[in-house]
Amino acid sequence: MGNENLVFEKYLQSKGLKLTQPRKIILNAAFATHEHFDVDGLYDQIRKKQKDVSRATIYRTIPLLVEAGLIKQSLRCLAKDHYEHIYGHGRHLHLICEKCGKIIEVESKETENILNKLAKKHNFNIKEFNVGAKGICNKCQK
Amino acid sequence: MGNENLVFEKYLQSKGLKLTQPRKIILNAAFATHEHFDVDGLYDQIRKKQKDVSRATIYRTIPLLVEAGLIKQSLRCLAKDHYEHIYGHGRHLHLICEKCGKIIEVESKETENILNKLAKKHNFNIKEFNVGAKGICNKCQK
DNA sequence: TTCATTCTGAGAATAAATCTCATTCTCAAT
DNA sequence: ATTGAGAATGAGATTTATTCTCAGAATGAA
Repeated sequence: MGNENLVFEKYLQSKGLKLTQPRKIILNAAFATHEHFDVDGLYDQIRKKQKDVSRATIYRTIPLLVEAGLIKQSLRCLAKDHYEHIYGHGRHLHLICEKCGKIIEVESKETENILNKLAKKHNFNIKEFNVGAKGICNKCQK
Repeated sequence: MGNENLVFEKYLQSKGLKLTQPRKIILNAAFATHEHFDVDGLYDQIRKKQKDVSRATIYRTIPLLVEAGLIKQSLRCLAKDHYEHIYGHGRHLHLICEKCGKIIEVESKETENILNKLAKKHNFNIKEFNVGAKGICNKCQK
């Protein structure tokens, strides 16, 4: 376990908000898996542990986690919103299989550098990268 | 006007489908603007011209246009799905302003090459690129 | 024309995300 | 410890984009 809790608390303090019990639970659930997650996934995971947090609170907490720089919204690949944590993880890009939904994560400093270069040219202040491709994965090609 | 009509007709024929009046209207609306568009945008645009096509038909036709390689879904940046046409346009990546919603389109062969290289390494068959970044544009920084 | 198939519009249905509001919690000041 | 003001929560209603259903209309080959 990293120190996401600390980061989150700091962020909340800076906004005059509180690190409450439900928010802690949601934060931990979000960081419990190293996969991508969605609201329903968090909800189920929390309920399995006999904790009790409403969907509404999850929906309300996610933007805070994004703002705090702890998670980001993933490339859209399905109907509902998906997120991944970015705190303590190198940036990566995604190859998303259209058949089985599998997400392959790949490191690529190069892409990031290019985007940074282009952004500078347009005087654009990048907050978040979104790089990836959809297609058919190894297995599903057969 | 390019020959999107022809491309679409060929695609439909290959699937045993027909290039009907509503489908023509939707195709033309999609290619009438060089901006990104969404379902409601198309619907309004079509109604302004006294034509009559239902939302349901637009929703049904869009996947066909995607399959035909004429349009693609854009990087998610808002609540609803957005599309852009790709037929007759070079690939580009997007810098999306989180404040004003402006989309800056940038050419970058480099990024494409890198993604192709990485995909090959993973034996992944790329169908569609999605490259971009969110942040704050030039104007909104002030 | 006939027949099988495909299309369409209208509105119902679904599902994710947001909002409302009454209640509960939190914490600094007393 | 108590209080009070503001923040947070849960439950369910609401909104909004998208998909589905179905009866009728269009299409095109035989």
